[in-house]
Amino acid sequence: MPEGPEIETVKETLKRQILNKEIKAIKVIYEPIMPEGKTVDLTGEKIIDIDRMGKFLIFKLTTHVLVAHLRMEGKFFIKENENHVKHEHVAIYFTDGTSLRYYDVRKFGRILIKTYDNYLKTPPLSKLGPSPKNITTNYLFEKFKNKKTPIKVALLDQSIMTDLGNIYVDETLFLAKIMPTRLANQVSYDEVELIIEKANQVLDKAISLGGTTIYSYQSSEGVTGFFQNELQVHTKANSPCPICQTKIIKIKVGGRGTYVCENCQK
DNA sequence: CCCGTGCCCTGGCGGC
DNA sequence: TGCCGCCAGGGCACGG
Repeated sequence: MPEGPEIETVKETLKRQILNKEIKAIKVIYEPIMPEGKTVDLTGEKIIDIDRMGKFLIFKLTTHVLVAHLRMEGKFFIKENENHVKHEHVAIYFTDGTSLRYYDVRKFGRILIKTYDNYLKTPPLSKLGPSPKNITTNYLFEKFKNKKTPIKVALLDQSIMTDLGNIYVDETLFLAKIMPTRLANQVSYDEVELIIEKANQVLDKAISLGGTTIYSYQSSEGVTGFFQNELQVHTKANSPCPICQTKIIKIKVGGRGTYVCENCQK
């Protein structure tokens, strides 16, 4: 489940791989992933740059902009042959014979075709809040002040703040010693400040490690996927808390699996 | 507007 | 060994 750091890693990897390549053809195997892929002609366009906003990857082409979201399991990888494997839903062929493949077992990801004029003004990018790097305590505290949802749900809301997903939000709240179930409007100004500090700490560390989950692939056959490590609480049900040794428990918050130390987090 | 629920999908896993 | 049902969850549509 790629979150901000994984997308950052994917972005950097793809930049090394496909910058300046020219599109020769696009094959869309499963249309809902790339609804306009068969109608908008992208042949002849080059990959000028690749950006990231929150969990979205942004491919800047000559005249169009591709806005991609991997959702839970989507992966991009480069191939040097024409072979097609199961779960590959989009193939973008370049004039040099290589191709960029979109692979997604659950078919939840999306690749939207936009223009430079509209890509920032239209959903989904128009709805994104600031990143943890650029956010202020004042802004976030004001957003939370009127929210009656659990703090975890508010932190997952990408229109308030980007980058945190289900894994890193659990890690952030553990480090900030805040219970995920507490209502957002019950979180103090100082705690909001702490949340921002810890979110950046978690995200920066993850990025420095190539993502807490590491994106990697081989040039021909593909996907080796994401690896997990470094987690303090997420997925650690029944393990001792690294701080106090109390058993980590798993609960549901906002319908999502949530890992907490009931002793450390208040 | 705000909030909660269900949907999109498939594969993996637990239970029997 | 096989089958069934549940779970995983980011973002969005929809309804109260």
